[in-house]
Amino acid sequence: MSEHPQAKAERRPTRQRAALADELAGAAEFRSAQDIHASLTASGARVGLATVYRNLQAMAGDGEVDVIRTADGEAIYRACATDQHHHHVVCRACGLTVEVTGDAVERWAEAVAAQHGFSDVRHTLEIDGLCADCAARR
Amino acid sequence: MSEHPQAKAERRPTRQRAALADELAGAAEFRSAQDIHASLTASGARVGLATVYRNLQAMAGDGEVDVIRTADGEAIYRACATDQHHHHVVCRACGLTVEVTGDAVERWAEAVAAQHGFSDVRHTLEIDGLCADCAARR
DNA sequence: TTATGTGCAAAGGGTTTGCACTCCG
DNA sequence: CGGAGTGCAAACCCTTTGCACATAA
Repeated sequence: MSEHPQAKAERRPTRQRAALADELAGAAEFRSAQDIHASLTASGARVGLATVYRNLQAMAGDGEVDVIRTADGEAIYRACATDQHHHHVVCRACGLTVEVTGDAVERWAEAVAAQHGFSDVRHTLEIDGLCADCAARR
Repeated sequence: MSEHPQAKAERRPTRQRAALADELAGAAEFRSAQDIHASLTASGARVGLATVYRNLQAMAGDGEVDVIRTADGEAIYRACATDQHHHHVVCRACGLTVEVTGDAVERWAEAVAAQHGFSDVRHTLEIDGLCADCAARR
């Protein structure tokens, strides 16, 4: 094993990293690296796209941000509200995101996998729908 | 609504489509479009990569094949064993895939989403681990 | 000073598309 | 014949990398 799930890496604090952290802290939805970079640039923060990618990647590795993939393969990031394992319910229309935990599901996944002889089980689960607001304005 | 989940599209039967269907039928694991194309080529079937992509996409749209994304954003496909909603348990080492259904999870997802005001709920769930064989040969 | 972090721009890699050609119906 | 289906290669797009420069410790 060479992976450290919640390993706290000691990265050197820099202006661009702070700006990125800020940007993430201010957003409630998942956003693409490009989107974040654009926002940063618009705000006057001079940060390179590569830097955004590199930091996002590092933070994801340390579990500081969640990463999920859109249907078309684009990675979107979001600051974790909690540091424990959780899943998301995302609004397809506006991107509103709610984090949820589900012990029942975790156990189910584990059990089902074990039932088929699998070990060292992990899983990905994303739920999407229409949030109350978006559903109402239809 | 413009999506037809299991809509049966009437595509014109062609040599390449047949080859692709064959290739998919013979595989038990998820494979990338490129991989499938290589296999097809190796078998002597002259099929263009673009055609593989186009058909795979069409079939996925009609629910004839399952599509999931690898962690690095690559799409991998597999012929569905069943036409009803299901999930997968995939071996990280060899790709062995088992399809499973889980009413409990379906209901849980629906309930959790509803609890937060979401409607028209959908979800994605993939489970991965090490199959018995691969775990043994470590 | 020295290793780490950053910017820029070029390179990568998977997927999509334009266009002319082929083949089913 | 007419249009769906194909092949090829160029175009796309997100992401990664190489390398020289800036900066935290």
